[in-house]
Amino acid sequence: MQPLTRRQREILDYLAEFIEHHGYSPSLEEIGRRFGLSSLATVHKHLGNLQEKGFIKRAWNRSRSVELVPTGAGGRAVEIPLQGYVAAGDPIEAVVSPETVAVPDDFLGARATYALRVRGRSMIDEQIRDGDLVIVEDRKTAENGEMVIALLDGSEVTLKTFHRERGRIRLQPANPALEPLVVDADRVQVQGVVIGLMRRY
Amino acid sequence: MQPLTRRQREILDYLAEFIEHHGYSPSLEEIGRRFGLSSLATVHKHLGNLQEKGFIKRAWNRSRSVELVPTGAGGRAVEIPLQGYVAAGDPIEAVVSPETVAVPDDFLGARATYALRVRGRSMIDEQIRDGDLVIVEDRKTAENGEMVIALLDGSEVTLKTFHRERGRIRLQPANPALEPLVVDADRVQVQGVVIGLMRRY
DNA sequence: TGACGTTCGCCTTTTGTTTGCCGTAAGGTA
DNA sequence: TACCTTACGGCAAACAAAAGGCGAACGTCA
Repeated sequence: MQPLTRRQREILDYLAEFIEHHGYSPSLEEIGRRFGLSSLATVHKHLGNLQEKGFIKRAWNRSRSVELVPTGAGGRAVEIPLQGYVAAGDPIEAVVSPETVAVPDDFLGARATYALRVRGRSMIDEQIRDGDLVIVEDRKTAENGEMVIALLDGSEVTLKTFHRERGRIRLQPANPALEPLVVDADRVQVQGVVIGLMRRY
Repeated sequence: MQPLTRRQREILDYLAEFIEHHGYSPSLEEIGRRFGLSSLATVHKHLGNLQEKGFIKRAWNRSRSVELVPTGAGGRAVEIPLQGYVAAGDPIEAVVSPETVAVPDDFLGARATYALRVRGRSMIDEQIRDGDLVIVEDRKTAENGEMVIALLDGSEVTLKTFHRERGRIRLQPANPALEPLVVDADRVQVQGVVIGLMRRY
């Protein structure tokens, strides 16, 4: 892990103490007040640096979402819910009895995460096969090229790669037999972004 | 687990205390009363947020069905060594500084296990792509159809599927551009069998 | 039917993000 | 030595999005 500056160390220590104390992280304003900083931008920059150096995690634009990254030893796993099956073109099929699967905790981002089991061969060209488990981070927006769980017209759920093009959205299936789907942005709602994949033989 | 805001923490604490006390969870109205909230919609939203962050579970439209998700717990993960890179046709390239990767412990079998990072597109037809991590169980024998790390003539290490055929062994690459390799059994030594795969996006 | 949970607008407050701009210190280089 | 570049620490204001809140209508289940 990268070395910290004095200021960064101070702020990190304060974060640790605050979270220990309250059970939730301080707001930027609270941090700034503690250190006599009048501008939140300063605090923001500090947190950015701490994050870049790997000491904290943050969810974007979320209140009090600072999380300390456990230093040193790893070796933790987290149980995340297995929400059901996903097959291109069909709605997600929810699992009745909420199962969970274990994933290494460094797999996760800062937001809510769940797993879906892939059914069918629709993503075969992205090297995703029937039975694979995709790890999905619950997000409403995506970057170009990311693989998303997308809700189309409020009804149909698909697993495709996401591309924003001149105000429209292209959903690219990973199977040459299937056509890309280009639709107006307001017909597509991103439900989550695939951040990982696990397979057993 | 996701960080909470102050209000969310307060409500979660109240839930915990109430359930501890009564053996069942409070109604929305009771929660609202406790916090001086006049609208149940507010309470409902809070519970939704807590659920999204993974702290509680609820049955849909059921009275007093809030359930606390055991905090912290979670399964265990195991650190296994990342031995290096493997690319069909090349020897395993040992990593200089012994890294490790975390995998959920139920991924593992009873034997020694390690990870290799896949280099190249040689296994593309088995839906294994460049950069993937394969989890390998250290074994000297394999069943037909299993994917193995095989040592050929004591020098060359490859990742292929294993087939025993009339006293000879066929090593089948998963790329149509590559020829299968059929050799006498004594020229092939199985080093391990692939039991899992992990990928990050 | 009554007790509860759910959903829908709509609003306010809290909180994080972004964009400039400034000063200082450290390191490289002409 | 003078000069340039880069990283850190800081300020202010405009902005955008969660979080928190309200009331009312609507479902659902025992």
